[in-house]
Amino acid sequence: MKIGQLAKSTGLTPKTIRFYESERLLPPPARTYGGYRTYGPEDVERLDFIRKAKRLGLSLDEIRSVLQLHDLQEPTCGHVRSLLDAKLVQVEAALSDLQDFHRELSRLRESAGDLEDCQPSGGRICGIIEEAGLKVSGQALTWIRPRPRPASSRR
Amino acid sequence: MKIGQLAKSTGLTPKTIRFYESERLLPPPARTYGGYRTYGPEDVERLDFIRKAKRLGLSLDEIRSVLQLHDLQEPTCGHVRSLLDAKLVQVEAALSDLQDFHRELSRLRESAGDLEDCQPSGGRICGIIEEAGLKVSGQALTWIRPRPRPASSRR
DNA sequence: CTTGACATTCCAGTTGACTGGAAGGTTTAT
DNA sequence: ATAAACCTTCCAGTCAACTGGAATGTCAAG
Repeated sequence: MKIGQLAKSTGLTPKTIRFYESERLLPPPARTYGGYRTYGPEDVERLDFIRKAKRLGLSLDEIRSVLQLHDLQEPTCGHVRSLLDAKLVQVEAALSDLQDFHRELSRLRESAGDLEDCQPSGGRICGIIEEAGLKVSGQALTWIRPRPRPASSRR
Repeated sequence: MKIGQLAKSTGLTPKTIRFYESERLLPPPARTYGGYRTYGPEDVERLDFIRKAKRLGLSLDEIRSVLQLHDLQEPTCGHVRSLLDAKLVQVEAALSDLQDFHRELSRLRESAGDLEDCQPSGGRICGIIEEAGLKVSGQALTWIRPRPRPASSRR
């Protein structure tokens, strides 16, 4: 199987597969005489594993650590459990930060009223912002915005 | 006031202040004969405004749009309100995604049990991950991890 | 033999908000 | 006169996970 076929079987692109290889998530594959990469069904499995792990919120670094264990024929489940535990802690922290922030933001929005405009008074720029006594910093939550990578078209 | 003093007054670094100027969040300041930037108290105010707006989760782009309005002596409150409304929508969406993901992840972690290790069986890499039937994709939530910028030391 | 689909490598760019560092100029104190 | 502390500009790098594109090579069909 060549890289295009593998891409189709896994829903990735050839680019991504080469990238994963360069990141040592896939072992360097055998090559045809002409230099083309060739893959077997175990590579489909490995890429499916990677996709599933990504859906669990694991980073490529974390996924690599699991795969490396696997490649040494070590059991991976203990490690995976601890990764998931850490992930849960992170999600819970993010959730509670986000909830606090949401509360503050709603409160602020409410106190800002619904008037269409207000006077640009004195030297200040915007009273809504200048008088916002936020306890929680949405600063730390800047990462909310970009709404990650739209993943583009899935070809 | 030179840039180092302004930095101390606002809790930013000179680097950041120059960066904000290059991003047109600050107007080009007057210079001393030797070429040093000089600032007045209105610049402290402007930077404080920027910091507060950032705490509300506004991006530099969004903050710039507010400042531009202000610089034209237009009222900013209407615009700020709509930015905050949009921010609220984003926060609510993120919150609900994160809640869904948290539910799924907890369920999975629970079903994975507490055994310290398991056999590396057959060709698979990790049953916990391979059998996870996630509906929600933590994929889209990859941005949870980095726990933004630790902000380093505040000098 | 040519065309087209596929493959290769390598380099650069994306996003956002900075930070690091080099090479040099200015000011103030001793 | 000189050192330290500050300032200047400019370019490059950080993080993550890719994606775009150029220049070139291989392979199967007609």
